Amino acid sequence: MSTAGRRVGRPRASPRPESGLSAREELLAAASELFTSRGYAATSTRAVAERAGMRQATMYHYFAGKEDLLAALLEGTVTPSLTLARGLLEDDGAGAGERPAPAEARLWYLCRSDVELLCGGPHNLGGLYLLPEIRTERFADFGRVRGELKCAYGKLLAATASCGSLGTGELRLRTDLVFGLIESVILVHRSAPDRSVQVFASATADAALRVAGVPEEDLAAVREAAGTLSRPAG
Amino acid sequence: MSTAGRRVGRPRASPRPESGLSAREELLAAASELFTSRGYAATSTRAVAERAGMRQATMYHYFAGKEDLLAALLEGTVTPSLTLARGLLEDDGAGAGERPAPAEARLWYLCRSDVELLCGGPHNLGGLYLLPEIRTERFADFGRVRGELKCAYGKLLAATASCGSLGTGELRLRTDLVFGLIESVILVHRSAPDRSVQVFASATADAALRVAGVPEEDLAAVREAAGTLSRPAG
DNA sequence: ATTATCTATAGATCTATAGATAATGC
DNA sequence: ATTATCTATAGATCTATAGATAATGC
Repeated sequence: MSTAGRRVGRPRASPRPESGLSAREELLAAASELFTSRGYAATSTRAVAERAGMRQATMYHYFAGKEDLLAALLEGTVTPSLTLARGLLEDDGAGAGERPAPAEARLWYLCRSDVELLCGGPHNLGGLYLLPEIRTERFADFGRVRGELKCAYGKLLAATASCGSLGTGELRLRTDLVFGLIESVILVHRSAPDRSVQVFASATADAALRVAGVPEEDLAAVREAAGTLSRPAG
Repeated sequence: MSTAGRRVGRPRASPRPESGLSAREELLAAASELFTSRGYAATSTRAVAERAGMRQATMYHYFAGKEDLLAALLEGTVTPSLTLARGLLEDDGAGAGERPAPAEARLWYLCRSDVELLCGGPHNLGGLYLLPEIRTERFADFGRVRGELKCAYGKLLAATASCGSLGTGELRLRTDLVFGLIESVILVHRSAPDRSVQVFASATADAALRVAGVPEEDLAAVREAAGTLSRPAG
């Protein structure tokens, strides 16, 4: 079992943590914690490396620098959402021959999943979205993926009954508001971290549909329809 | 007119900017721009001072350090909102002997004002709310003021018809969602900075009422009632 | 031979302070 | 005398690289 004694390379100065993670994963976990709790710029490469149980210089064996760590973390948070959103747009969650699920239900499902993803991790990774650093060229990829996700929200919204007749500018505004609400969970979750993520994610999805203009009395049906959705193929 | 030649103190090495602001205000403006565009930790005291047209050390004549600059900026953004919110809670915007304005209209008014305040400035100051640094003891004052503002949102919400019957936990959740939506304008505004702040602020206030559960068909009346509200006495 | 790590350090910051200086005010 | 500024700098970082070292693998 103990593979601990069979490691290649010079042994570490301090004992390797028992998390079972690889060195690379350990670095990502450390960065995630420190970037979210102390801030990106305020976190030194030394702090990250040492929390991961290695010396500062060793980090460079795995990542070219601090920016690389950040890029890896950001892409990890947004890619799964986008995969889901694409799935919900193509295949509409119905089995072959079944009636496609209504856009409202698919939107609710996407919202809830997104919130769970943003709040479910051990740290509040979503907060990193706000870093001024990510407007840099280095993070253009992340920006594109996030833009595509927002676009998916827009398409689902356009397919709802309440937004179907909106003009382009109006629809754009609604999309921004809904997307903003979803990303605001970053803030909200921070202010009440003890609340159940399940409950919170469902409530936020409800709120998103209210912003979309879905009447209060239809919400229960939407939730139920969303419940029957299976995770669509990416 | 030109008071420029009558200044006390050693002259500056580089010419004083023509903004007409005092040195202190100039520093705040510079910090506001740099903190929001490059990030707080990534901005050096030298960068702030030089943008304000003075040498790095001179900044210390006006502020004890970078944290003092940040604290001054934060308090400037949240204090006016709180003053307004208090006014809306006590006096209800009605003149003597008039019918008090309904809670829905006061909430709408507060939301719109808040959004205008957060997005109206030259820079996106609200983005600073997310800095990990502000969880520090140094910024406890700001946190308290912001908490009080959220509490005011909660009281207005509790007084609406749609939230009046909610339990404590439910109401808390709604408050968090509405407050989150309002603060999310920070993000939304960043993604579409060209949109008219007026339009955007009204649309966000609408969205907040939708989250509160106000039926679509009542929104127009609420907007109109809010329009008759005068800025209440602080 | 390959790998993962180490130690050491150059070079580039950045903050905060000490103390000088050049105006105005009286 | 007071004020607002300056110059200079000590001391504390922090990043990234160079090069040594101690394991395993073959």
